[in-house]
Amino acid sequence: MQVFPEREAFQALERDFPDFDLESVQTCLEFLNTTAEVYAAFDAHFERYGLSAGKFTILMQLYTATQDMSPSEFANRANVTRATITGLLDRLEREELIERKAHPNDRRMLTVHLTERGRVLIERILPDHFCRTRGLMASLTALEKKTLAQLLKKLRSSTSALSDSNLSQGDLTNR
Amino acid sequence: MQVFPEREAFQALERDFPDFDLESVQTCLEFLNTTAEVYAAFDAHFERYGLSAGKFTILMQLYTATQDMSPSEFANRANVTRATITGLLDRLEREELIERKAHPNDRRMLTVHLTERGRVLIERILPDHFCRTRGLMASLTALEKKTLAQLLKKLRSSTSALSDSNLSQGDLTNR
DNA sequence: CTTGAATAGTTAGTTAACTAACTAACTATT
DNA sequence: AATAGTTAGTTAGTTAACTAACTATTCAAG
Repeated sequence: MQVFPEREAFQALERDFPDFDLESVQTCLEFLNTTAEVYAAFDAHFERYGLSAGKFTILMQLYTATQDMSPSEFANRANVTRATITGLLDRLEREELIERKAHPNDRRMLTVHLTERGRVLIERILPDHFCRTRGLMASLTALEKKTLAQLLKKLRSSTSALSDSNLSQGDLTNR
Repeated sequence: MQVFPEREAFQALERDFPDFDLESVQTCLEFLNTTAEVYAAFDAHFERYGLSAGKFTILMQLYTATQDMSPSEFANRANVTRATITGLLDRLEREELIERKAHPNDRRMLTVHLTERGRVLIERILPDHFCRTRGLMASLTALEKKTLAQLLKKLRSSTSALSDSNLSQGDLTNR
């Protein structure tokens, strides 16, 4: 869901809402529209291998894991609910890319394992995947990548200004 | 869906895959994880008003529109399918925030309008919304916002490297 | 002027996220 | 040792995205 507002709309909003800050809004929209394009591009990339971003992430975690992984561990690492992981594992298991096994010690838990099919698939994807990731970043110099990462980190530190239930006085006076 | 790989995993991948570029991967992950946090923060913000990002976008477009808007027009502007818009409009209409009317000239088309309830809601949200948007960007200076927008634009110009069905030779030689 | 193509909106079915509620199993406290 | 609380996984129902297929309408070309 992207959006490209018209100039006129901005002018009217600037007039009617004292907190409207053109630079902030434009940068924010640039960010959101970039994310939408990058996500779409990743989806197209993964789709070529019959995967989604979520399914790739699970396979990748399994591929690089040094210990047995449980559904809960996936949920914690990906910052997603256990119910979401149940759905992803269901589909991956149906495609015979992973399998669930009983946990040796704790009968509440499962451990998740790549099947041979799953291992072959992820190993087939990764060379292309890393090449494309490099390609996505190829228009940025090493310094620009570093700068981008820093600015994103700053942005990330301010997300509470969006989500907190009441704005602090500090933010309100920050006109 | 976020992910924070371990150091060791990176080292192994760097060893096994010649195209693995640590800086690219780290910057890309920083970008994806930032997007996930910003999206979550926006969701929390909109949820306080009983809205989602999609529903807010529709209401906002209606609020600032200078002409009558049709479902297709929403789909084009938001770069989303008409089916998605049908669903959003269904829910907004159920909540009596918008209404569909017949198009005066073309009987295939509809026009979408804010109800009084809808107008009141969006006008109640906007002061808080712009304040929070400003807050999200408050940790960046004017120059940093500009730099961020430029770097994002560069990133956006390279999404084809991810999504194109076959990598061009130019990209491949761009080691 | 008829017919074939294009456009607009909806419907049906899938995926991936969410919350809430549930069962089973483990743990800790009295 | 029984019970109360916590943890793990699943299920059901919602939202928002998608594609594919459908209906109704408009438009354009012979």
